[in-house]
Amino acid sequence: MGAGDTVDVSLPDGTHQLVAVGSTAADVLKQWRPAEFATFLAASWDGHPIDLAAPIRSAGSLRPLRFSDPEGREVLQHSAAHLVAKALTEAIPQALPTAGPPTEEGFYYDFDVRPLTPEDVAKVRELVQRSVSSLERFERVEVSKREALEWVGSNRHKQGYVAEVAEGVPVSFYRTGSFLDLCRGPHVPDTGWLAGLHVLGVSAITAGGDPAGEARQRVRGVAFPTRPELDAYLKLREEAEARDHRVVGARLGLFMFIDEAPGFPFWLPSGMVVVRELERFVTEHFREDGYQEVRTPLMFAQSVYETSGHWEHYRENIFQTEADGRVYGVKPMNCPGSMLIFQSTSRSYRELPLRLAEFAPLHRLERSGTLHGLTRVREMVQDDAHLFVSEDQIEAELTKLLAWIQRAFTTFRLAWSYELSTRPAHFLGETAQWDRAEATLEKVLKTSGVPYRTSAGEGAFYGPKIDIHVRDSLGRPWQTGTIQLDYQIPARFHLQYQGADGQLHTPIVIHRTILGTWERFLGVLLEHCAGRLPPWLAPIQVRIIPVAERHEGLGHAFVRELDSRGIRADLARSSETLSKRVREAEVAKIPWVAVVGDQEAASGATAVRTHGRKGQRSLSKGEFIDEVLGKLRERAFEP
RNA sequence: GCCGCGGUGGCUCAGUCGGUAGAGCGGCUCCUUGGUAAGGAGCAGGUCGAGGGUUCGAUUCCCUCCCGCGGCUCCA
Repeated sequence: MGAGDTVDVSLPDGTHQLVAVGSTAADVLKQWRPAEFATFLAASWDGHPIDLAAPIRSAGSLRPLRFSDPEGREVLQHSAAHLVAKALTEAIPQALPTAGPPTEEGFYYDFDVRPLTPEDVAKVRELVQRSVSSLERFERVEVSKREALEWVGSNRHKQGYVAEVAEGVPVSFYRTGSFLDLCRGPHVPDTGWLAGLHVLGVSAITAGGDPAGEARQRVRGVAFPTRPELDAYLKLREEAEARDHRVVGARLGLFMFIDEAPGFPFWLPSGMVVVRELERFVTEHFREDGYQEVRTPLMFAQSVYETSGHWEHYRENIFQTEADGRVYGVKPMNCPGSMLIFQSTSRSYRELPLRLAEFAPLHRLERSGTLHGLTRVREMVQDDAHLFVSEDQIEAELTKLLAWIQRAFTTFRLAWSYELSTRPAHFLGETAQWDRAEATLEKVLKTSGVPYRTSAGEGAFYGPKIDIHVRDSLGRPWQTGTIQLDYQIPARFHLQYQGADGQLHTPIVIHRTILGTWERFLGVLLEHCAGRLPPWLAPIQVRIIPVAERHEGLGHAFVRELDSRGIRADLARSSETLSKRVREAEVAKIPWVAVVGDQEAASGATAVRTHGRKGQRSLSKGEFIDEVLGKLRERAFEP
């Protein structure tokens, strides 16, 4: 090709440009959209991300990448990681960079280095800022594999990466100021793009997530093209911290923990009201949906878990004790108990689907470092049920469950999605059965209309599952309910029923929870609503405030009236001022405040203040009660 | 469980370069009898996470343990 050759480049709007060979992506894009060019941080060439400075040598399609494009965002995060590596190796020359990918939130970079201190972080932040101010360019350099091995020097981690590159393929490096790093790229043009880079913190990890792996130090961060965008993000994070259920729940007096029972929640009176309401929510349709509630022992001898498979696959999570020379395990799940009930008598196909619900306390010996407020505990109660079904009943049951889930999560205004988890490495049964089960789950998911993704190898050891993930109002994901198809445990317990054909068949079991556990669900919900629970869940729904002491009799009578209508009300008897008591009710996030004083004594009305709204309305007591009952009946999210 | 960082009244935090601790909020009592987010005064409340060591003396320095936080891993 001669110097004067041109190639045809197609652009996103369908136009084409004849471009001189050797022109850069930047040249083309600048000419195409001069006004917007400043928002382009990289480009996509035939679907692959490239640097803006990359030369164009053949015909193809070119598309700009902005921060708002997922690929553009990744380029920025990756460049940020690169800059952090530069800063850290400047601060600690012995540090060996390993890898630094973008993540859903931001990025991280792992280093082979001594444990990092807060001072190191401060230094890194300072050096990052220095690089940003001096507008250093990200320069791509391509060399042969042999040269690359020389360039990475004694960094054995990078040597490993170079060794993986095929012979004859050029290896790319990026140079930023004095820092040179093996990197596939692409990057933003210069460090000016990283004005909104923030180092979130450091943590020690083990290489490859393997507990026995080598120790690494992970620097985590997040980057935005500008400082104001970063500030907005940090503000959102601050807001998230203020919603922390561990703080909010303690302040509202819902639950507590003590050092002597780590991971075992205490439910305080107010919290217990919430738990009972949640329980009522998920059980009120039990009769019409054909559920029967059972309660099975808290502990079983080891042999039960050997039968179920838990001893082999889950033993490290089972609390154990010993009596009369036998080892007992505290149940981590309700399924063995339900299996034993099914097994206890001869069963007919006419009994199916047999739906056994059990809300019993479960104990799981979670590793100490994983405990987290209510969202990760060692004692929990699931809204659990086991559905014993025949193969042709599966689909209908699953469809009903998904409808239920829809109703439940809509009530809480939680956005949810499904995750289909398939056969793990450690599994029971035949692969053909697994395939069939997975296909059934997938079919039902496809017709549900709710988005789902598939996680290969993440299923339970006894069957594939659908997990429910919810996002709270700040976009953070949580796993709550789960639906698990089980062809294995029923067979291990030799469960059988007599079919219409007179033959004995093994039932299939659907393990299912809707909200998951009260503990985690409430943790998520508290963060979702910032402690402002929906009125039907609020421990106190109405606070009556008598204006002065002489109105307390009036207040008492009103409390009794509300109580008789099934509304949880209390009286703010106090020598405090009215304003102070209103404030206390607001802080306690009580949905309604009703004031009674001289005016109300005369008119029979009450002055109602609704949580979160300033001002008040004068309503007759009857009107107010109707309003409250209406909100409770429809399980409104807000008062 | 692993790595790092923490632990001071109920809560949020200050402080002690080694001489046994303070504030605000909350609680209690009294005064105030109020009209929609903090009326006033007084009082009580801490073996400074636990144990051991160094020291004349440890909340402070060292070690071990417990718990928490941030991650890793795992998971409802």
